[in-house]
Amino acid sequence: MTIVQTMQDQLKAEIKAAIIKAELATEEQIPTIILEKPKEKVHGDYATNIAMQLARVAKKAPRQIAEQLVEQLDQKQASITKVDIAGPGFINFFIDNSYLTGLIPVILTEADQYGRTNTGLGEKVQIEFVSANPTGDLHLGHARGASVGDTTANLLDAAGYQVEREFYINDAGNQINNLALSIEARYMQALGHDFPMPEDGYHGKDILDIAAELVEKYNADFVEKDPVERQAFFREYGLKFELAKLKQDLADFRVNFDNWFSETSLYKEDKIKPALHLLEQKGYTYEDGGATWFRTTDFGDDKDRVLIKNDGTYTYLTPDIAYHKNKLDRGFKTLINFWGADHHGYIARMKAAIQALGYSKETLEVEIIQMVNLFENGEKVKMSKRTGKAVTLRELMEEVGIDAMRYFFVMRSSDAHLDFDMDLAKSESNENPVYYVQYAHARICTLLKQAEAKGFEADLNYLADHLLTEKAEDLLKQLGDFPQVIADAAKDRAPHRMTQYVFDLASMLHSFYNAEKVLDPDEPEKTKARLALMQAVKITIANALKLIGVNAPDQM
RNA sequence: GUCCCAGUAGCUCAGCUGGAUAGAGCAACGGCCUUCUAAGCCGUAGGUCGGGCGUUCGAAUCGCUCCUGGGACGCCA
Repeated sequence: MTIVQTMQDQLKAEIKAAIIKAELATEEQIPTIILEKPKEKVHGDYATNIAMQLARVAKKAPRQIAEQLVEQLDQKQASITKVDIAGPGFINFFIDNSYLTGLIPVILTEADQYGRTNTGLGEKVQIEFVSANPTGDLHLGHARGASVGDTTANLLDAAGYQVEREFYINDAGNQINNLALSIEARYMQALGHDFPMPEDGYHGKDILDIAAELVEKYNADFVEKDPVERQAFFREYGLKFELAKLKQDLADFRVNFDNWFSETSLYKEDKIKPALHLLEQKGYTYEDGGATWFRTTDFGDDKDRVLIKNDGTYTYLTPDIAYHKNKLDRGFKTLINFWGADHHGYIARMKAAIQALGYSKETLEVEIIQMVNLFENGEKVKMSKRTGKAVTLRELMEEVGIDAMRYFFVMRSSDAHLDFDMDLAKSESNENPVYYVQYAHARICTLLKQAEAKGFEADLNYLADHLLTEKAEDLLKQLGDFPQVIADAAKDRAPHRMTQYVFDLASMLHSFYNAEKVLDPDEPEKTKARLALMQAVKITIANALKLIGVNAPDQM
């Protein structure tokens, strides 16, 4: 329970007591009391619309209800300094904010743990994200998925869930054959042979790199080899190469997975047939046209889906069902998958599978990451994986930097299309929100260094007397909200609220910094109190940035 | 054709469970550095929340409908 929550609960309890005392409603009739933060400061620190909600039960006008409620309210008990009734019946509370200074010792003690809560109650959640095919470079869509998935995982972890990050390696399907054939073509071409690329071949630069590596290591050894043998070798070689590259790119992007799950392992460990049998047993499958079908329409899909094609091979769906069964067998209570927008049509059948396996459809949550459009010099940069001309994650890391990418990709709610402005991300100016936030952190660091040099030390004994100015209170309130913001963002899978939060906090810091001098030799007590506040802000900004995967520099 | 996402200030976007005069940032305009980093701060201006109908004390938010943009609809993965 945080200090802010304790205060809010106290206020809610007093409101409830007042309602009963004024005989406006019985305890059972009272709806959940909602405290909201008014946008305007003249509307107090908190407001409630309970008088409007009670209008029907009490059969009175909202304003009248509000008046009777306020009359019975124990203002002292709820730390209220003033109550107003406004508008159609809002009750506005002005709180004695001295309780806020109690936040500082808590933050300084918890340090890098500040913000963590236990709201998730240790629930086991698995997050599968990126899961790009090991057939080419990671592009912008993957970068967004990586940022959003990783930050969501960080948030869930901080909110007390037990999180596992997993990458599903699609190393078993047709695309891997294509990879082998593409490498083969590039290898032969590199040695001067006229050799066609396969129709759905991969045209990326990475394939040329692999071919070059092969030529360097083996010269023309493979030219005369049996094509089947050659392709098998290239397949393994290419897969290893691509996977190593994926892992390196993601690690450099500060995204680390707990588990790399291989699709092939499902075949090797014979996990697919048992899953298939289970669906058969439960009566969800049938034969038609030489194929085996899964009756997903039983679960609201608009069409049944094929599990085994009439050539005897599986569709993509079949091992994926086995994979998700495996996840559930591992004891995860919730599975969150981050998918690109192009997989949207796949959700219904996967949810059908989850239900057919005997779980509620809410067990699987699919978060769709909408497309990223890259803009440079005000123009849209065309992307195409097929021609290999897409901008890669690696290139963007080198060009705009990791901090800006991590921040920008999480900045917008992930179900909306994102315009990524390269010039803005690169710019080291006030247009760039990443710099704005980092600058706030760096400013505090410099300030603390100066304080040390001048012999000032933070002291927690003077907080209540010196931190109740408007700007300081704004900061304190924002600091106090941090744990709740994390918990809510985690629950709602809304990582973009974290960038919003830290931006607002930075803005309040800059505002405070300009309005009030921290180091003041004439006011030693005030200086000590403010230094403590600055330390608390520094910790909170750093913790927030850490959740997003952005560095908090000491100087800029 | 069916489904999904989006449409909010000139631009990019927030807006949580329906609440008060719809908010930020950038761009525009006007101020603030002999003083802890001006990569900053303060102020001004800017809106028919795509259109319409409905639900209600109250709608950007919920429902219906239409318009516009993007995406998905395979025995591909």
